[in-house]
Amino acid sequence: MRPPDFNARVCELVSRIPRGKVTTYGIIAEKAGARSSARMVGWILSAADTSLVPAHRVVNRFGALSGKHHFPTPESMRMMLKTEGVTFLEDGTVSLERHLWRFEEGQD
DNA sequence: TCCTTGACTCAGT
DNA sequence: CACTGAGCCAAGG
Repeated sequence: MRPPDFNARVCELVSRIPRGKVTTYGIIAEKAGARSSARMVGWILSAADTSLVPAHRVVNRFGALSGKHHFPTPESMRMMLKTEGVTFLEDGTVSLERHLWRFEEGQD
């Protein structure tokens, strides 16, 4: 099921991710009301204005920066995250244990 | 108009 | 543990 305002909900949820945190496509899809539409989240973000939506805070379920190629340079996504205080593992993925935002309360 | 291609993920084999 | 199929559905060739 995908509510008609799925697109808007996705943008709002992404905008709600605090600095230094990241979340996954699946979590956003679920919170936006469409558990199995994770791919749509990526499509929406690719069409969204990255200057208005912090799309760099969205990674895949492994913490890999699967969307880096949609930024000015492949390195800019990682650079922006690093600037916000996000730490990376040796394999170049985000440490989800430390930075995953689940849209729950009391995480700050 | 049909076919392919994705910023994905999970269940089944 | 690796691989596959399916669900999801917008865009572009």
